[in-house]
Amino acid sequence: MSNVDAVLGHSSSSNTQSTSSEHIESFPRAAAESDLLSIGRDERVSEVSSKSSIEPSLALDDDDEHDLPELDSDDDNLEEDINTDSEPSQSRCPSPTPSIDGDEELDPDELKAGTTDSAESPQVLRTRALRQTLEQLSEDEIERRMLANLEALKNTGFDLALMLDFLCDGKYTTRNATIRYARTALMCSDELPNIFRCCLKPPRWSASAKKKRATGGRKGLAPVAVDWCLEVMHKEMDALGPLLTTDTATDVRAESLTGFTFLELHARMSVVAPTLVQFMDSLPRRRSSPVITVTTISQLMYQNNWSNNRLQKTFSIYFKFKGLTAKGFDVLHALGLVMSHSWISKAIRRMSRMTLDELRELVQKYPWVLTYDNVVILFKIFSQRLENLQKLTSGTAATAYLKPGATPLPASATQDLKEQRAANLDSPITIRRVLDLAAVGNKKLRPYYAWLLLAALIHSPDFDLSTYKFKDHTLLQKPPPLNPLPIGKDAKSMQFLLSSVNQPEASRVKIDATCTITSAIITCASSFWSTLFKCKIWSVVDWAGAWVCGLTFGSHD
DNA sequence: CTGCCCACTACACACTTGGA
DNA sequence: TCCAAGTGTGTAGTGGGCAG
Repeated sequence: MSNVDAVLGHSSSSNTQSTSSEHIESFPRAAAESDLLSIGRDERVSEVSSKSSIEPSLALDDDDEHDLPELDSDDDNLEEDINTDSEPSQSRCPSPTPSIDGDEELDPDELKAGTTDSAESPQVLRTRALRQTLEQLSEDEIERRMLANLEALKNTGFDLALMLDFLCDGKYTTRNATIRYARTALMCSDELPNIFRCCLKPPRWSASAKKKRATGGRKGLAPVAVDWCLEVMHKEMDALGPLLTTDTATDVRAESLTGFTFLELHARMSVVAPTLVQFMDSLPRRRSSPVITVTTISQLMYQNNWSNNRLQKTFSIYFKFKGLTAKGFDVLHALGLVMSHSWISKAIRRMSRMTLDELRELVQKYPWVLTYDNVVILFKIFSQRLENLQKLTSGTAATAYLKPGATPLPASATQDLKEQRAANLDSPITIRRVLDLAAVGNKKLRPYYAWLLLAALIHSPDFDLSTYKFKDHTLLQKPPPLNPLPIGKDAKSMQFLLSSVNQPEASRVKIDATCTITSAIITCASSFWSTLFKCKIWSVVDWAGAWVCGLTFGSHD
């Protein structure tokens, strides 16, 4: 066996797996780093390209093969190859021949990641050059050469299917750099997508001829394409996991439940899982719906992994507070749209506890207002008996309000209000006093009355303010507000519903009753109210005005 | 009116799942 | 392998609907 033959693996038919170990010893790592291996891929391609430009060649001749440098071998893969010598390895097998830089096969993942620019690879450039030359030939000449190639295949015991199968199989490509080069050229070529497309649906070149379309490869290719799509979409679903996973520490907070939109989710899903989203979007024949796409993917994700439940938790809370029955939840849970019913029950309790904790913290920082009123609940009995009669039960419901940006009331506010009220009871307001107060108020409001009249005139369509010469004059501007209310995010007030108590608020005719109601509310929300006790607001809660208007002021002072 | 069946709710507990 | 989160199932209590 000559060295060249050994390098190219040409020696004999038995020189397949069984000779691997010989090659390993014949071409150690040092040989791979020899001068022969230092030939650059660019040099090789330019050589081929220049040759093809002179005389187009459809197949590499023997000289070409001899000129081809080989890939380097990998020690780890060598061992693996030795150990599995009877089966074709799916991973890179050792090359029995030396290699050159840039002759490595392109891994699909590398191609996807863009680490290798296949479009500009030497193999692609070579194929393009060949194509350019071929396109200058007549159809007859191309046909003649194709027949010559098929004849060459036939003479060597191949046909096109076998040739491609052996080429793509990997067994021989890992052994020989020439075959590997050819495979890379095929895999990275611009022509491959079109080859695949034509296999699925062979084109009709003569539309007028009513001949039957050539038999395509759809039957064999379709299952492969389906498998490939499934593999891609499974990977994308794995990548989608973090997007739909929720944290139980924050999952029932408002910002978590409402902090996304379907359009936003759809856009983010499109980035992480483009194939899956495109697949879902393109299924409806009429028009796609991001909502349905996101919901369907969420259902599948939830089925795959319970922790991917962002949409399910939001839907669960929504349907719960819309009064969906337990049976309804069971159905929707089976459809993968909501969480289980037991989760919902626990989530409601967690929400209540979290809200109360938040309120407990806030009342120590900001002034707060407590309102309460009676609530009447009918316990309806459709089949009444003596021991089981319909009842109309009264209770008290309370709500706490906080406004973080508000100026705290002075500590004497409650006392001042009580004294003012007591004083007014002894000296009711007179008509003259009412008129005096109105006169003072009217003086302040006069510019606003004038502005109302002026605005009606200058904003009428006929006046056309935009064309008026003095439209920017100060007299035509709206006067600044007297006491503008704060607006914006910081000015938003917060509302907390407290637990209702079975103490009729109608018993408020006495101050003692008010205290009883408040005590009952306190008992129901002990953790919150114990904090209020610490804030020494008990005297405020005991305020007499509470039983009149159901309003209690609180302050951390 | 009674008895039976069913629905709903709350709860406990064993089990499953997935991540660390 | 452990642990947290979530699921599934069984049980008890309550009450509505319906037939007899």
